[in-house]
Amino acid sequence: MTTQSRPTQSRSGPSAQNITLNDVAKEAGVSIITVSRALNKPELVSKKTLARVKAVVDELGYVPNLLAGNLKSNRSRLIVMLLPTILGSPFLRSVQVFMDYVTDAGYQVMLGQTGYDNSHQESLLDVIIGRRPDGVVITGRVTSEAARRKLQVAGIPVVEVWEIGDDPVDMMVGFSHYAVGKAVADYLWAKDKRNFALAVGHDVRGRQRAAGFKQRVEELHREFGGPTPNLYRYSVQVPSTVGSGRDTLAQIVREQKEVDAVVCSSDQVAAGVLYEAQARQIDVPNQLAVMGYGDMDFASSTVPALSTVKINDEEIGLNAAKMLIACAQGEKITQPIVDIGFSIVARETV
Amino acid sequence: MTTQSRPTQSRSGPSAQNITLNDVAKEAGVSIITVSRALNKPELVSKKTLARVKAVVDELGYVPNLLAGNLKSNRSRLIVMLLPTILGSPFLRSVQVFMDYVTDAGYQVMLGQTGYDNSHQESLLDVIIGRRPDGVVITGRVTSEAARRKLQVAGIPVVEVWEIGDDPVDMMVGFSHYAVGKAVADYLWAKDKRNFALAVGHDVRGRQRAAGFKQRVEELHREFGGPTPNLYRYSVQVPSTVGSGRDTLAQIVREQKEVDAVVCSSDQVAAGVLYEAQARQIDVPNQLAVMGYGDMDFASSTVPALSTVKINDEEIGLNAAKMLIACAQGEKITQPIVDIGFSIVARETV
DNA sequence: TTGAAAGCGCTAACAG
DNA sequence: CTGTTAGCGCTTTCAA
Repeated sequence: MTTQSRPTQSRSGPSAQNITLNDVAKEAGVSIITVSRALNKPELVSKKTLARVKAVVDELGYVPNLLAGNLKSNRSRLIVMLLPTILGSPFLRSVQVFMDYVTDAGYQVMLGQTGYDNSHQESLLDVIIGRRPDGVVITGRVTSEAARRKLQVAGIPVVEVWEIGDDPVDMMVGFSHYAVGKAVADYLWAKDKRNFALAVGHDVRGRQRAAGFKQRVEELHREFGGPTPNLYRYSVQVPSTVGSGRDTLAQIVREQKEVDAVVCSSDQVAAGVLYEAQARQIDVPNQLAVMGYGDMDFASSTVPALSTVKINDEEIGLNAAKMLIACAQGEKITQPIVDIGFSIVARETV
Repeated sequence: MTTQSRPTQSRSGPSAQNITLNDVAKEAGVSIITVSRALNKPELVSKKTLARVKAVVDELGYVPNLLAGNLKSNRSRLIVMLLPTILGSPFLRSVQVFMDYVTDAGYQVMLGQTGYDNSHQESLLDVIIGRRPDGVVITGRVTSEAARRKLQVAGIPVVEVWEIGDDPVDMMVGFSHYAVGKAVADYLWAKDKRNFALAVGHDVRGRQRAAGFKQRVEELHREFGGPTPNLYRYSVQVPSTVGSGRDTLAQIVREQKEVDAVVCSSDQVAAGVLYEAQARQIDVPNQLAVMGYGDMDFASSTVPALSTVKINDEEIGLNAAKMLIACAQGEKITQPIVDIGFSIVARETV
């Protein structure tokens, strides 16, 4: 037998009988609607009653059941956000801004993970729609036709973020990943790079950027001539890691590929390439240029400082939040597709 | 006037009249309870009826309103997770594991941000409790007495994670940050380090680790004698960044402090210290040892590889999830306080 | 195997 | 200023 001065067993689940408006009303000697009013429209209640009700509310620790109110009003003050994954997600800066905004507006955020292959997107949808959220943000596109229909039938405002296209389910905030790829190609070409290694992530967006890059390199070569550019592809996992960056450069060296620029699927991967270069005493940028993607907070702190692509991710979060809240409040959105663009940040690795 | 082949205006909020059980029942020519049963307890319904109901459900695109069901059953299948912030959060690995587990168990996760100073904790609580979640995970401790009471009165299972103590609101999974500080001190002392710079985060846990470190260094000095060890404190923001690591080492050098080890509040900060050392050609670990905290995925990839403190953060997420789901299903938790411990990972920077 | 009735906790609409 | 009535969409209870 052991001596314990502390509880060895938790309260098990909902124990305390839930306190309802009724309980408060009885205790305060008024009707329930009066209590409701005291809480929601205190100006309609006499000072005296108000005081008594509030006292009882505090005493009993009454907290209104929002489920009931939501059921009645058919507004849940809930917004759902769908992400591929939480861990290692490059979307967190936009998530942060989004959450701050909608929370300030009095909404709560439910999170769902779809997987990078969107495999869970549809199965999540029923349970999401079932909660009657006032809005849904989906990172990436809604892929299946069934899912599109469900969302449209439900009449829930939807914003698809981080990509852009001309066929949104409802609204859309993002940018063209294809254009990013092309811009990076232009940038590296201008720096006289001709032999590229592409670390490509296993996700739609990464592949779009890679496609844009390839396309543009071919165009440039057709236009300006010179020896045929090289373009080697290396796959990296998503969410991407520093480790995969090191592995990629190690592989490039091992295969003795002629490469003068590594184009990375993320700043993490780029950081890994830089570490591997450092370990192998490869001079960046003179021997090898390294291009990141995302302009993460550490990108300006690496040695040498990382050249990368800056996405206005905070704008994504902010726009999506504003659109959704506006919809929830019955306003019309006149501009349902927003392209927030991107820019090349030239630092020291190119 | 412009020509537009695409919509220039979004669907504005809840438009489609919500389809209810009633609609389905009418269409299928049965009572609503039969539809309800067909959906939830199909074994109680004849094959023929079942088929017809399912057909109508599909045709109408009916999605059950969980709000209503939850109201009746008083179970929301909702779990709330409170975090200081999303962006730069060192807790994401445990969040990921947690979400995977509870999602598999059929629950959804609502996210709330409390701020590192817990300033939003209490204000969030009403709206959280109002939704009658089946469980709440709180990163860190519940600070205010009022908040503790509210949670306890509500009878919602609560797990406080990432710290450990003997007075949980309900349940607790974490480890002693004080012990981490002491262990790090032991480790560095054994490596003959005596002049320490501590990069301390502005959060409770960081301060606890710093306190443990200081305490242990004093003990060791008392025990083994020798010249008085130096211990300089530098503040870094939370969530911490690589940049603040660079700044910290820059400041140490600028102030010409005799320092042979930098103890960082996170691996991010440590990475920054490494970059600054690289930029200044300071030899790590011979001139300067660098100790991280967190064993982030990149810690093994830095050059030189980062020595750090590994937290079993996935265990935190998993334990919290299991406890909460067990509670939600009415099981008793016999071990409400779980210490998941930590370990020192010796790599190359010390 | 199916259905009718009651009610979860709250608020809107209409009295008093 | 306060109260009564009805009903949100569903499930539980009891009955057929």
